[in-house]
Amino acid sequence: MTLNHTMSNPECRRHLLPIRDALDILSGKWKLQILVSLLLGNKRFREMQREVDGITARMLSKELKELEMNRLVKRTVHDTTPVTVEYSLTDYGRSLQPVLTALENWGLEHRRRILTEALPV
Amino acid sequence: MTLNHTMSNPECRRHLLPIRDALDILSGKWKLQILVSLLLGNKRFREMQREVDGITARMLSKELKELEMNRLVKRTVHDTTPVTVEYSLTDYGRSLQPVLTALENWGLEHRRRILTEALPV
DNA sequence: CAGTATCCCTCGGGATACTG
DNA sequence: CAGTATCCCGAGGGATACTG
Repeated sequence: MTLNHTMSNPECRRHLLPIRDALDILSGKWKLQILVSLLLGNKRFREMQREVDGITARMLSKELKELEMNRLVKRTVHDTTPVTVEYSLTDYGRSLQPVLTALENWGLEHRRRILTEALPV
Repeated sequence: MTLNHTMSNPECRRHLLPIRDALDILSGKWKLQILVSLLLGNKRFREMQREVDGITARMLSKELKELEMNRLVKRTVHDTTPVTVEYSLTDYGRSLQPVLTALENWGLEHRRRILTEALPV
């Protein structure tokens, strides 16, 4: 997605590349919401659009397509009339959960820190 | 930094906000490189500019300022002539390491997966 | 050395209208 | 319902020149 600018130190690069890979997969304004929404259960397109507040059909479609390409999300077409489409997380998608939890915990700690530090001496 | 769009489900929001907080701190094109570079040791401004390949003084300055505001990086002015400025990670900055490691591990796994999947049947 | 000030451009994403 | 096609805008970031 985003281009990986090289660092002069090759040791750094070995660490940076996979971190970038991971972050790129969460990149974009809506991917996180979509993943979290799907963590709570399978959803249909319109259903997601209602749940992910403010997203347009265009963006939902684009982001889902990227997530599908990365094998995090599975798209299933049900042969009803009119067709309904169901989106679900793959096992691989669920494997992101620990990463999200690590981010969440750090974020919570950070928020606490900011609040504490703002208090009067 | 980026605006947190609310999700209709308040349960989701509680998880999302801290994750966004964490990701926002790593946001921007260069922050990750800068942090990794500082993980390897304290650096002066020009030294960092040489190490973080391709960054301009403008961007290095901006990103360091943000990192400093978030208490991840400490700026120390040494009273030499001309002045030299030393940047270092705070303990708090170092507390990001487990998060980065979680991202790195997932990224490595992902890369392996992509390669495997591309092989002929 | 350690930055700031200007100008410029790309591109992610919004709004809206349309389709099978 | 489940999307696609167009048009458009602003913020993030590059290049370059300048300063204490």
